[in-house]
Amino acid sequence: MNKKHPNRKQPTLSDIAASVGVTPMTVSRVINESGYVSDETREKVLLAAKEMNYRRNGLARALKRQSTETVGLVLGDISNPYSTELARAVRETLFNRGFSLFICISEHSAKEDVVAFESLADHSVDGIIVATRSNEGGDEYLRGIVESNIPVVVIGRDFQHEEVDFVSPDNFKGGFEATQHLIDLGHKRIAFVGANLKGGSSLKRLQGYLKALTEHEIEIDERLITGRNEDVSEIPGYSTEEIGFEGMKRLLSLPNPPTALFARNDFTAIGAMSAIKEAGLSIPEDIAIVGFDDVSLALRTSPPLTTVRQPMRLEGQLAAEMLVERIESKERLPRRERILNCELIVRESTGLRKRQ
Amino acid sequence: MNKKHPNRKQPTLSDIAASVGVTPMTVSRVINESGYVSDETREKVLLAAKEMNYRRNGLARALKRQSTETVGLVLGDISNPYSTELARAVRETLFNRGFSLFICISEHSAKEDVVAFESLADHSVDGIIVATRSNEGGDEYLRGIVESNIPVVVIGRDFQHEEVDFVSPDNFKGGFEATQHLIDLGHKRIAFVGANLKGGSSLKRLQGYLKALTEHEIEIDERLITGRNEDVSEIPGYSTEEIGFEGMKRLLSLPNPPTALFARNDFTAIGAMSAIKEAGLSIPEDIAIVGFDDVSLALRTSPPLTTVRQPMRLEGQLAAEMLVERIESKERLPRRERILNCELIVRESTGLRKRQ
DNA sequence: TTGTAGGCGTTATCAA
DNA sequence: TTGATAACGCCTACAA
Repeated sequence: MNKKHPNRKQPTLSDIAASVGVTPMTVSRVINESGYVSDETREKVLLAAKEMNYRRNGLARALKRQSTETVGLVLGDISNPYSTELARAVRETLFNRGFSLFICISEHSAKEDVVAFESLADHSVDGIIVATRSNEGGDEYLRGIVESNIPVVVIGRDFQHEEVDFVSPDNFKGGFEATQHLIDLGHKRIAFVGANLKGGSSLKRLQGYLKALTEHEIEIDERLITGRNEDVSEIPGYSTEEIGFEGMKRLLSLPNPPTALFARNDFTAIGAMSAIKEAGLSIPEDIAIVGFDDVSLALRTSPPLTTVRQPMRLEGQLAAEMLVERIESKERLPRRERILNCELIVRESTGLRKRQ
Repeated sequence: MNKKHPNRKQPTLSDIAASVGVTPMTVSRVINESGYVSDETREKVLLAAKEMNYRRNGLARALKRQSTETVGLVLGDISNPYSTELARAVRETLFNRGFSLFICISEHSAKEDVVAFESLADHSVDGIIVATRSNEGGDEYLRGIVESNIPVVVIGRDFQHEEVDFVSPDNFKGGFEATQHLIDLGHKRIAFVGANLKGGSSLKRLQGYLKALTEHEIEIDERLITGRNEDVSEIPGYSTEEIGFEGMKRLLSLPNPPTALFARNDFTAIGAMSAIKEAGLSIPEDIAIVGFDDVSLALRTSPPLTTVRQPMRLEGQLAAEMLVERIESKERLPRRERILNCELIVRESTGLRKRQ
């Protein structure tokens, strides 16, 4: 709909009403199937509506009704299968509850976070689910949104507010268990690939890694923790395979390279695997690898990737359900937190070798 | 925004106006930075707005202005990197032109296509880009949308309308060249994985494959064309790796298996590679393989995947630009079509072996 | 069964 | 520089 196309203006309720010879109200009743309308009138109205190609104006309707039955989801890196699985679960859950979903991409930048929030707020969505990484500008704007009574749920974003629900996988524990697994296999020189100073979830995974090392009295070697120096949150659409590939190459060039690797996510792991193979080394004989997420591809790498399975669908579902509750509740709800368990999935990239 | 939360109602222009002692119009001028307002008044208004946590009502604004500066993008399978690259290019282009982007997922089902169109139309987006596969119900609804003067551009969707622009990669030629490449390498038994009866683009790729075989007088063996029997367009979120994996397994069990494979897309190819390795065969020695798309991962498979590069970003950019033109044009524009060339990227999965 | 009145929150336009 | 008025298209509430 745009005023720039005036040649054939959109018909309104009044137009139909005029053409049939009734009032707009009667037409409204027909269109919304509410209230009493004689069959005769209804037919005439429906016919006219079809003929004039009538389409209701959702803006006017929502303005009056004070609700849009629409929810917004803000994603950072849409290329990540984690985001997409999440989105699908959110959409499905919302759909079953009668809500539509609009997805906005923020490309992991604070400025674009704000733009996304703004455009969703502008469209008066009934609620917002935020799955981007925390950042100052975004947090501030988000706070304003919450204060103006738009229900918000965050997924994996470090954002504290007494009226905002929080859903997250247990990244810390996941990182701990991944590292623990490698330690159990006898590894001492365990690297971490994909660190970056900012950002919540990857940091927690890193913390879990550090905790596991400390607990087993393995000295932490900072050269084994690799990532980007730049602020990754400002690089739009960076490739995580690339991070894994380059990080691994750097690790392999160390005088005393690692024998095992924990990657921040599966795609980083895949990039690292590629670097290892390119160097003529074997997995897991020379270097064992653990990823994070368990994307469907992890089953198809060679060797299949040991990884920490994150309940992405559950995260999306829970977030959507909590949001709907908030939307439908007449009272204010206190903050609820759901930290979901992850599960270590052991495959061949850490030692179990079925064949070959 | 929801009427169910009445405890703290949103302040409006009038509320601010009342509190400052001016008219709503003056406040509007301050908020929109339009027209003359004395510095003194402006300051008072801005202060009050901040204090009351004012947020403009986008619905009312759009209703009055008859435009939302928002565009909708309907995607089928959001898990496909092709879709995500497309979305990012679309978003970026639109952003530079002052539009926001809302993405809807239709999960490849006709019914959900319609739901997506409907909710976008309900929010009065200024235009819609459709990148889902063609289907009867969706096409019909889409036609209605176009008739009611909402600008539409389709990407790779077989939808004919004199006022709808069309952008697509040259799937036919891409499929032809991929197959041609395998034929040039001496292959005669070339399989196709990922066929499905419905759907536009994969069909074109298949047609290109058939054409290449025919042109070289290679007999077409229908057992070498594999896919799903079910209507894939009704399977929400099916995994393409899975299709490749299972399709390849079926092909390997043939009395006379193929020596080469053209996969409908890179993920299908990756699934097929996994099946080939699991059978203890080598790529490309036993079976050569070509994918389609050139997702970033194609570089990191082992061996790296030969594939047909599709200009995903360009597709998104062009579609967005065409849509904006339509939105901003005062006249009706005739249909424009852009078929974009693809490029065969030869890597090691079809023969070039650098090491090992 | 249908109609009337008024307002949702904003802004275009004209007037002061 | 500010205000009054009307309208965007629809719907709730009440009246006939």
